[in-house]
Amino acid sequence: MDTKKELILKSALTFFARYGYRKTTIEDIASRADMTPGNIYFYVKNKKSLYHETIRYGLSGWRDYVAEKITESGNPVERFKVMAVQAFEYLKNNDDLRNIIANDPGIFTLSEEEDAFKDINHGAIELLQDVLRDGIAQGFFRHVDVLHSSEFLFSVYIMFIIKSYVKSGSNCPDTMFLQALDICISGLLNRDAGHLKM
Amino acid sequence: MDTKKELILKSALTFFARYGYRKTTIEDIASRADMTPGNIYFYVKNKKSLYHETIRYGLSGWRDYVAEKITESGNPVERFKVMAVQAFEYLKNNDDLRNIIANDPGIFTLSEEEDAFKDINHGAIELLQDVLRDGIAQGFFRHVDVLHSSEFLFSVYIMFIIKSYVKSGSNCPDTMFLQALDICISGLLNRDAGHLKM
Amino acid sequence: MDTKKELILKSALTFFARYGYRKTTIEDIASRADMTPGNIYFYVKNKKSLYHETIRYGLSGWRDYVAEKITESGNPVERFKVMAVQAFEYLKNNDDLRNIIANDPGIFTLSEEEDAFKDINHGAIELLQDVLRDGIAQGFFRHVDVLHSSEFLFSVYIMFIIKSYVKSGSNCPDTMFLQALDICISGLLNRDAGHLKM
Amino acid sequence: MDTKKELILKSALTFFARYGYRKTTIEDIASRADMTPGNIYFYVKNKKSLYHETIRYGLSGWRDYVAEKITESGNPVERFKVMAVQAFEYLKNNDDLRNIIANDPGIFTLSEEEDAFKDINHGAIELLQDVLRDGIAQGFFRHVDVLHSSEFLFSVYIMFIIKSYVKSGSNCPDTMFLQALDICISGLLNRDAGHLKM
DNA sequence: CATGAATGAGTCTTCATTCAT
DNA sequence: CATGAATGAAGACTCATTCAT
Repeated sequence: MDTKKELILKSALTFFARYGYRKTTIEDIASRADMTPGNIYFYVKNKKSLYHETIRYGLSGWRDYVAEKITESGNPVERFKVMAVQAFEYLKNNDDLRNIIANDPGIFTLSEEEDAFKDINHGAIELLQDVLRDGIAQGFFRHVDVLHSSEFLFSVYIMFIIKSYVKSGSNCPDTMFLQALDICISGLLNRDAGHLKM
Repeated sequence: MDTKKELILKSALTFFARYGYRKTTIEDIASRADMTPGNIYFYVKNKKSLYHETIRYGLSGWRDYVAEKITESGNPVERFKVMAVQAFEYLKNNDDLRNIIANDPGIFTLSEEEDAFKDINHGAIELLQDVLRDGIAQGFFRHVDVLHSSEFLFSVYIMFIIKSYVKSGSNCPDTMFLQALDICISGLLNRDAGHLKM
Repeated sequence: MDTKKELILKSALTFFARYGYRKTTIEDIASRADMTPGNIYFYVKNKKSLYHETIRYGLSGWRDYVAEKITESGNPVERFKVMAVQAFEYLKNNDDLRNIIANDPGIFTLSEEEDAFKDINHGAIELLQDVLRDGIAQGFFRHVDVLHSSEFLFSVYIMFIIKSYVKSGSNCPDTMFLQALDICISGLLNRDAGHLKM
Repeated sequence: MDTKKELILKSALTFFARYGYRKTTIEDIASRADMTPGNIYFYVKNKKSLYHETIRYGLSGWRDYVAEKITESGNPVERFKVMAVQAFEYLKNNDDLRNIIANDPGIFTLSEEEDAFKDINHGAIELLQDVLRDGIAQGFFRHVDVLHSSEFLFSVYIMFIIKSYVKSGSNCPDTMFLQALDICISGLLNRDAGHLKM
């Protein structure tokens, strides 16, 4: 069974995702968690801090999910793809987290929000770096600057998610995603490594 | 001389950029434009609409600047680079517009904001498409899906800007930018076209 | 006619006097001034600052009244008495100011309230010092330490007011006041100055 | 060892003194007494009643201390001085009690607080009356109205303490105290009693 | 055109107090 | 005796928006 705190976090995730920070009232969150607004403050210091805890909660679940999927797969290129696709899919099925991300770019810029999620994001970037390094070592990838590239790819990735999944849905995100993945991988691949199987 | 409306728009741009939509008050904007809050409503319907007008105002300037720069340059690959670099530079020197973009991802997702800036953004994407088509036709670029690729690249582009320029400044954005550009171009290039000069 | 600000101050004086700072709500004050709570904030920054302004308003009236009365009277001893009696009487007829003083000792301790009323209180103390100096110079009073004595007498004075006038009313304040005045004057008088007429 | 109740009282004294009634929370008091807020209510009915009990607790200690000191000394004038000085010193060393008094004039006005401390204060006043009566009977003091004078002197006394000891500290309280004592005693003394030794 | 003034709706937050366990 | 958890009432403050003058 969920602890009360988790109940609050889940409720908060829903509302923050749906209405954004400002329009979400403590009462919204409380009522869905079957409490009174005042009681929320027994578990949480602030509306702001509740917001942060909520995001961390959502982000952690995402990262954990992806990390688990990656371990299973094969060569670096394959793992790169799996990572991208799985993370993409996770958000596809998790409307709330996706919406929160879409509405709060600060989550990933690690700036305005004062690195509140630095550790969690960093975990994700490290996954990327591992794959890149492996790929380069094994001759699949070009000798790109791992540090900057990983950060860049992570950013692209996030932006992609924001762009793809925001409510609109008008443009087929899947197609665009695959096209993007193709460009990025192609940009990373070692052109002279024809003998290596992708 | 600036019209009163332009005065308002400029003032609004500064404040929205600096403090975001919510924290900016009509009075902030009014006072810098040497008016009273009430008077703002003579020129503008709403706070929301003022916000939109302000963004359009900023976006237009940016797009016009880039469009002008592009016409001057050479082959598609070159033009692609110029486009990227010039747009990048423009924002580098325009703190306010950059900040607004960084804080409002909706501007480019064309969704929540209800396509409020569709036309303006579309202008930018079309520039990209022209370059891509030219590049493909002339054999510089692979036969990528122009529609999706352009949209993707535009998104990457925006995300890059957000990521690069937000206050942090810790990571050298220029280096990352060049690395990113390298990957993207490399991903677009036709591998078999060794005879073509980049 | 009263300005709106004065209306607010008067209303505030009444409520702060009757219910104290905490129990007085902005709405109380607003409603008696025929405004909405929000509108109060057009004239005043804070509840706290309104409180301060209110006290200054009340204190100024008191001090002005006493200062005016003093100019009329005769020798230093007489003036000392007049000053004491007049100030005493003023508060007797001004329930609100009296209550505020009674409930907020900080007003005169010049400390906790951060000397918010230093200037006003100082005006009152100076009146006392003038009288003391005159009295000493003319041989009516002993050579007491004017600085410390004046401050002390002022304090006694205030305490007396607090003590005498707080709602209780049980003990006859007038009698106590006269007795106290007698002791103080007697304590100031020059014993050897039998020839001087009090 | 302290009983639980005493623990609470001591904790309460500290906090009420430091932060005043309103800003002190039950939780503050409870935590320093190593309890939970709820448990406080097993020992005490109310926050208000806890406050009263706390003050009584502090006042009793003070009165007992002074009463003890007085018995030791000599003639009425001397005893008057001792009483004043000892009480003064006691508070000098007892920050908490002093602060509570300074912030709650009602403690001595015997009014608002509904005579909650009447008995305790009365004990102190009676000490004064004894001294005054003795002094008058023995010819040291003038024939002042003992009832009113004692009450007045007690008030002066309290006000003096408030005034002197509140944080400010800027003005030398000792000097002022001695000057004040001089005036009061001088005001009480029988001018014709030159033959009596002070 | 401009403005001073007014409005009202909206929300967070604090805490004394209670009570089942 | 002790506590964790819940409650409810209360109030300050902000601002977009309006409108008579």
